[in-house]
Amino acid sequence: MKNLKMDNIRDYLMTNDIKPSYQRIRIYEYLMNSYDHPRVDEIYKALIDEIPTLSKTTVYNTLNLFIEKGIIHMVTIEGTEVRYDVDISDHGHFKCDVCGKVYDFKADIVEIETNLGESFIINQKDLFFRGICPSCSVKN
Amino acid sequence: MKNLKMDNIRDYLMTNDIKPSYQRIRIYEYLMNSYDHPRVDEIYKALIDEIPTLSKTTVYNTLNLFIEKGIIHMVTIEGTEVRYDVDISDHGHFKCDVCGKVYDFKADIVEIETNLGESFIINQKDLFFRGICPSCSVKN
DNA sequence: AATAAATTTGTAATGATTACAATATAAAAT
DNA sequence: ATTTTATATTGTAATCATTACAAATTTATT
Repeated sequence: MKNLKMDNIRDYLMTNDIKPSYQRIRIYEYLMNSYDHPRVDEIYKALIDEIPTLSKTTVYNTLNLFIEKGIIHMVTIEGTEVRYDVDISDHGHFKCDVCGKVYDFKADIVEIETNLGESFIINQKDLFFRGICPSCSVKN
Repeated sequence: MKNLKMDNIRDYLMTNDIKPSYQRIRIYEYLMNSYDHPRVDEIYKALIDEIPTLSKTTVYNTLNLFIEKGIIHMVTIEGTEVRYDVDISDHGHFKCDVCGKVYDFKADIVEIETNLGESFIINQKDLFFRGICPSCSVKN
């Protein structure tokens, strides 16, 4: 997807009005390199070895800040499962009910026609599919 | 939307392999007559006066059973907020970020083109929009 | 170097959901 | 009709994710 190095992440955060602390850079970097829309716990566990002082509160604070500034999206397919996505371009998510993996897919969400009047101001559009992925359907 | 009476709900539940206990009938009836995609807590509070012995666990059990049997859908727009919807036809949800209300809207979700191969088995499609609703945008 | 501002951290509090065992109800068998 | 069996409901406790908050640390400013 993207391939920013440390300095570029720093610049990217600053451009978006976020002071680039070490923790923030590392959390963004991790999101950037993970393709499975990680949960808070996964992010925390992945970084705690390298940043031994890291607090889970910091992960929450940072993710909420990123969302507020619009550089990541929250992905909620099932109610109890909150995931995060650095890819804020127009795309959908598919979750496999068997293995739990979340796949990205392309879709022209912008083009979807609805009966919402023009007086509705739409800020975000999300498309979620659920089912069984190819590798799981082969196994059965 | 639908307009089933007591006896019809009973039949409807039985058709879907659900034994129609009093609690299950009343919970389904409440969902049927509410247009705002209620949360568990709202369902519980709405029924506790009429069913004083009602337990919140029963509400959870019942909703999970309904989902399992496919007669309701879980609606998750934001991670921490789980709502339920008896309307299992093809439609989208719009949530107002100001007043929090959830609106239904029509959309041809089935027609959306994606790059998911045919080997993906899709069981459910959901479309979520967020923004500001007409009555809230007028106020500002 | 001193002060102020912002960030991180750890602990405690909250709230939603589930696990589980006991009770109550309904269905089946005698 | 009574006993037995299965199913559903209930209440309490446990779990888990998230937030609140204040103290400690780091960074920026004077």
